Amino acid sequence: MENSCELCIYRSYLFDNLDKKEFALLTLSKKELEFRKGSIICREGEKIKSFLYLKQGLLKIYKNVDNRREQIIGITKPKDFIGLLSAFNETTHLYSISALEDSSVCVIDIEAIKNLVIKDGSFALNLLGKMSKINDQILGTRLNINLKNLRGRIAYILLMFREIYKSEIYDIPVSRKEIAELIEMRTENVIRILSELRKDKIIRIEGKSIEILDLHRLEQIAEFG
Amino acid sequence: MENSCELCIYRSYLFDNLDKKEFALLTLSKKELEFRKGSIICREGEKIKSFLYLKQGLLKIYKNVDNRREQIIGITKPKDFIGLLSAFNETTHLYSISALEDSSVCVIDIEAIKNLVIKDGSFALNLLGKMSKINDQILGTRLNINLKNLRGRIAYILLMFREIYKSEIYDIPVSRKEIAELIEMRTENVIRILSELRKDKIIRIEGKSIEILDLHRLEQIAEFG
DNA sequence: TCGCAGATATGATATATATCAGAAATGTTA
DNA sequence: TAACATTTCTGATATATATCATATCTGCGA
Repeated sequence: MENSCELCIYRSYLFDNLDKKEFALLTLSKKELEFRKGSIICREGEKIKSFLYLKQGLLKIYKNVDNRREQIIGITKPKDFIGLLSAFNETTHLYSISALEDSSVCVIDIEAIKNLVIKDGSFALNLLGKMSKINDQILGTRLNINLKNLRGRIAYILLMFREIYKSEIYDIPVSRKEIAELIEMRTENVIRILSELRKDKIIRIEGKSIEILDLHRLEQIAEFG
Repeated sequence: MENSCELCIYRSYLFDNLDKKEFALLTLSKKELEFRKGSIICREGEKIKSFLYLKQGLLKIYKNVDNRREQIIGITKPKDFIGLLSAFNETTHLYSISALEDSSVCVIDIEAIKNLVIKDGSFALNLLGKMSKINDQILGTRLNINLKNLRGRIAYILLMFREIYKSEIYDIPVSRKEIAELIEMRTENVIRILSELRKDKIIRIEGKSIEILDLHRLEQIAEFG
């Protein structure tokens, strides 16, 4: 089967130890969907029917706080599971998810995953670990960001995208407004501080294009503000 | 066996569906420890050897940010599992835990729990749900607190303890400094705002003793600042 | 019981960040 | 292409919160 999860090169190590029969079940229970940049994958409050896995692209997880503003909880990178796995707790999505870049998402029937958990103990244990990790990461990031001043937060975000794109030069996939929503500050201040960093020759910016010129100093700022 | 988990009235529903053999294993693998107010249950960085369950009392989960300051991540209520269950991800504790009140903690060998996960699929599924819930709660609380102004945060905390003690009158189990560390503000401002709320006749305070006089207004403040 | 460290308390001031205002650049739709 | 909305940008100002200083109170060990 050309669409087999067993042969998928984007597969998470979570699925590494499944047997033939389990892979067959997984392959049957999944669909692969493409989402264009900007499109919405799911909305807060909607029923959870599937377990989502990001193959390629970049997503944002967010919550609407009022009509004009969103609170971005986190960014999902390829090979991550999506939705904080509240799948096993709540019956409705706690957060909305949308695509920051054209993305390819594996949509696996939630019942199939629950089945795997029940039948395959080591899969369950792996899943617990993976879930722990994602949650710890998101919480850790939030706590971290709140300890920093605005300069530190901007530096942190620039470094985060460096990690994602594995490069000092990249097109930032979010607007200044979205950066603000991600690190709890105001759009004007995001812009202002980016300009300051430019003037200080720490970064080069041209619209969405970012180049980190002085990595060391940026890391200092991320750490100490 | 008098110490049996099967007969424990403080037991979490997580363990409800275990069979006789599983209960026997659980009972054998657990110790029940008492911690005096102020004593430390575990320290950030220590090896995780057990799965902790709070029977009675109140704990705080925290991180040291610098020599003088702690960042309190959350408060654990009875019948909660402790340590954000990073047990399944990290091998060392991500956070420290100490007792805010005299507390009784069940310490279960982590390998016994892993064994249950592997052998008993429905236990695994339950655990995933429980874990999801705790993580969602903690993250939700953090996000929520950051949206509020200082007045709103104080109101929120006062209402949180009302929930815990199920009463409008209670002795607050944390110092003003700890309140500050829990809701990301400064000790002086905690004290100042408590005084303001007292002057406004919304609460009565006398040292650690708190009485909520105007619940409605306090709820308004918690919501809108 | 004294003396001391930490907690509580309050006022004055400093500072970081938000808010407001307006302009230029960019993208989008008719 | 024009018209409009949105994003980016910069400066001025307001405001919330942190910081500093100082005093009183409280609990605790010697």
